[in-house]
Amino acid sequence: MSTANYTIGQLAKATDTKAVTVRYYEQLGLLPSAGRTPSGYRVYTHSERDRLLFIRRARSLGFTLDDVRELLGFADQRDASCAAVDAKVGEQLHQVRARIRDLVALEIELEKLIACCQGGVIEQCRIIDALSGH
Amino acid sequence: MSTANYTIGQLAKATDTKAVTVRYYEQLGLLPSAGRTPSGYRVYTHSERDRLLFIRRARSLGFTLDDVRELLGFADQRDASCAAVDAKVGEQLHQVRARIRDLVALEIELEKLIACCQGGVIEQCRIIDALSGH
DNA sequence: ATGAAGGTTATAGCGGCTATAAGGTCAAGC
DNA sequence: GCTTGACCTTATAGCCGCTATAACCTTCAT
Repeated sequence: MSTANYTIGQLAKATDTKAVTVRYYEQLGLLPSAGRTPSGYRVYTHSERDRLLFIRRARSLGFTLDDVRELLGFADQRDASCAAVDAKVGEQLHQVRARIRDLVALEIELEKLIACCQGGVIEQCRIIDALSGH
Repeated sequence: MSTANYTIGQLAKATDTKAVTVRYYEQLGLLPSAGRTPSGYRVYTHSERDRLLFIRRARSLGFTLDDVRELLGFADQRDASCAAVDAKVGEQLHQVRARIRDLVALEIELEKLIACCQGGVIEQCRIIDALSGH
């Protein structure tokens, strides 16, 4: 079980990633250098698949690859406090909320802009007006 | 009035942009090739400042530089229908809302993650657990 | 034997800037 | 006149997280 193998394509499929991305992660050191078949093909084990899944889950939560590197470091220190992990997630939540606030402000601006369109020609277009200087 | 001049730095300040960015826009053709002093410094007029302000307002509403190029094209056709402009803004609003939905989903995920932290060590950390595969 | 579907490397491109290097110009103060 | 410092010039590379391309090699089914 723990030694079952994947080719890079199978691994990619199993983790909803692309093969190029897997190689990219290896290049960045997020994944260890993969084992190779005699002909040079990369071979992966379950534990490497799990590491990749970890990376992808963290990415899907909006963490940067640098964040992911740090989280992987935490995950490897089994007896360290999880306060650092908690802080990292808290910081991420903070950033996501800030981004949401920004986008909601944007949404309101765009709604205002649309509300003032009367359907005439550019000459009288209030949207263009608004963009052109109030 | 209409021929008052700015150096690139003054223009940048007047539009909350950076000089490098102004040059970058010129390179992309969003701004016309600026006039030059005998010694080669760029010189800008009010109308170029207005064009740059238009670009910056559109950017601040989340439009891409390609979108901006298109909007500038619309703005120049004084007697065309403003339906295209309206559609463009509507599409942008649509995308902003989609992005907000995604981020709110992310926010909820992160909140769940944080809620399950008990403050122990990594070994029992449910956050790391969750990232490691449920 | 052949062709498709996979794998390998290396390199460049995306968007929207930002940073760096290596220099030229200009106004002010001495 | 000379220096200082702020500003300008060009060209080039870097940021992030991939994605695309080229040119080639391997494996497997027919």
